[in-house]
Amino acid sequence: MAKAEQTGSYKGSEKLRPEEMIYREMLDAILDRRLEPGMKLVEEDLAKTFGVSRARIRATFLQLAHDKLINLVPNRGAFVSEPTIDEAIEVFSARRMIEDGIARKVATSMTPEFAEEIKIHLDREHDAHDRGDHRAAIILSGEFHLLLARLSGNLVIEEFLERLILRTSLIIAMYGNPQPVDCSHSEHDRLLNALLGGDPDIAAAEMSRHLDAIRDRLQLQRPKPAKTDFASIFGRTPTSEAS
Amino acid sequence: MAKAEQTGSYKGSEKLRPEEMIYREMLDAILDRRLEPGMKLVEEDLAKTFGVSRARIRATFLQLAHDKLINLVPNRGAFVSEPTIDEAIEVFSARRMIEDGIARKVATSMTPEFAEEIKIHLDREHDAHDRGDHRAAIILSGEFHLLLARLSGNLVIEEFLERLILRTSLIIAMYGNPQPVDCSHSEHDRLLNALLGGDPDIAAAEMSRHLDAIRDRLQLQRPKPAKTDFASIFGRTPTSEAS
DNA sequence: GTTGTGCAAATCGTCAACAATTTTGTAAAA
DNA sequence: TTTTACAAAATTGTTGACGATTTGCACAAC
Repeated sequence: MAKAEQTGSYKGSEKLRPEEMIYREMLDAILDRRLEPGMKLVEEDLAKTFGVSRARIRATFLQLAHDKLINLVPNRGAFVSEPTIDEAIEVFSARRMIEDGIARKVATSMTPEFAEEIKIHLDREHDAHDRGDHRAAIILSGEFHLLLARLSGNLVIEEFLERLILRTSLIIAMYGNPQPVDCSHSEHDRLLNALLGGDPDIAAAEMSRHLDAIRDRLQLQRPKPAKTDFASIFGRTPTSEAS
Repeated sequence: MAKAEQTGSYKGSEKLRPEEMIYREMLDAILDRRLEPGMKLVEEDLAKTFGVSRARIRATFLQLAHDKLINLVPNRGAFVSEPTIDEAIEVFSARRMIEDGIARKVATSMTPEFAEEIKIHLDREHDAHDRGDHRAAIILSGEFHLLLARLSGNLVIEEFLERLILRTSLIIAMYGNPQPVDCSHSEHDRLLNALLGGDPDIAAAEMSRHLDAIRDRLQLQRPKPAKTDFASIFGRTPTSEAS
């Protein structure tokens, strides 16, 4: 999920370079499904759209591909990722593995300052929900998890989780309900209580439950055929025999 | 750590594209310290060395930078990463978080086939150690952890750990003992026993102990000035005051 | 009507040259 | 001697063009 707003980071004060800008624009477009999964991304078209040369688009593609938001096929081009159900399940499994650990750390190292910071964030989540701003609610919901990662005090984990949350956003955009049910803000309340309790096992269990709940709200049963899925139609996996 | 040998993957059979080749060559050079931490990487020099154009070097730089093996400074160039002590500690902390989970999963889902695969790998480790092949021993030691990640059945985690192991290799190259003490193969034996035991808590504890042991064998106290570290020489942090 | 072939268009991969920036070197001024 | 200003060299950033590969379409053959 993209940042809700530029929170006065070092990038905001300086002149923001077009490189970062293009990445973010494409990111938003993918997560908004203005660029649908599977869609071809032609270098020259994007170059003209953003008023830059193909080289820069190409560099941006490398970033997006590294974050698994697009697929780069040699001599074919770039395509918006279509995460499979198995991939989606793996992402949630990975997140549980990571975020269980985060919850454990935060629960054991909780301070009044941390608690206050989390509460402020939760207020913003409730606020967005109350005024029906679903888009902001979704973004803030993702940032809640990122906040916990930051409070756990490990930048490596924080960066990795940021990427996983982006992938999660794409998965939700692909498999989620058309009208988003962002009821997770109440689950975040429960999570905060668990964290305040100080018991790492309880906190981790609550985090697992929350992530499983997000996953289970998805519609991961229907394969949702993208183009023409012969493999599922004929119940066999395609072979590569030519003759 | 680089692959010990091309294990018959799809990349080996096809013609391997120069892109991958250059990345791997530079990777090896960095981990071998033929390219020392902090060293400037001039695009044109590398382009001539590999017989390609600067554009390709540039693309490779993006990959290496994403894996935190080099630093890209705008308008200044690329420099081999110099992981700080804090960074090193964070990497090990992150690995423990991840690999505890891996150990848990592998311990609970152990099968005779998995056990056999791990044993075969350990044999190779012992073999390399017995014949004094330190380089192979180090590489295999890294691949042991990657093998467990694979057996845990989560590709997302596996890819992330692969990157963390690369960073660990750079850290060891920077802060490790000159003559490498690759005594970790016996620790891997203990780890296998714990995994065979089937108790996730014991397996995770053993993994934590192992990773802590690797970290503690490093010399993370001395900053070990890379090029000319004036800050440590003169005991003051550099200021940016011009006039 | 279907299948196979060949040409043309579109698009990616690569490169070499030019512009912008930073760094280095030199010399004049304080 | 130190500082400052300026010029030259080195290096990165960017662009446009050319060749290679893939894709789409028309047309002929069966």
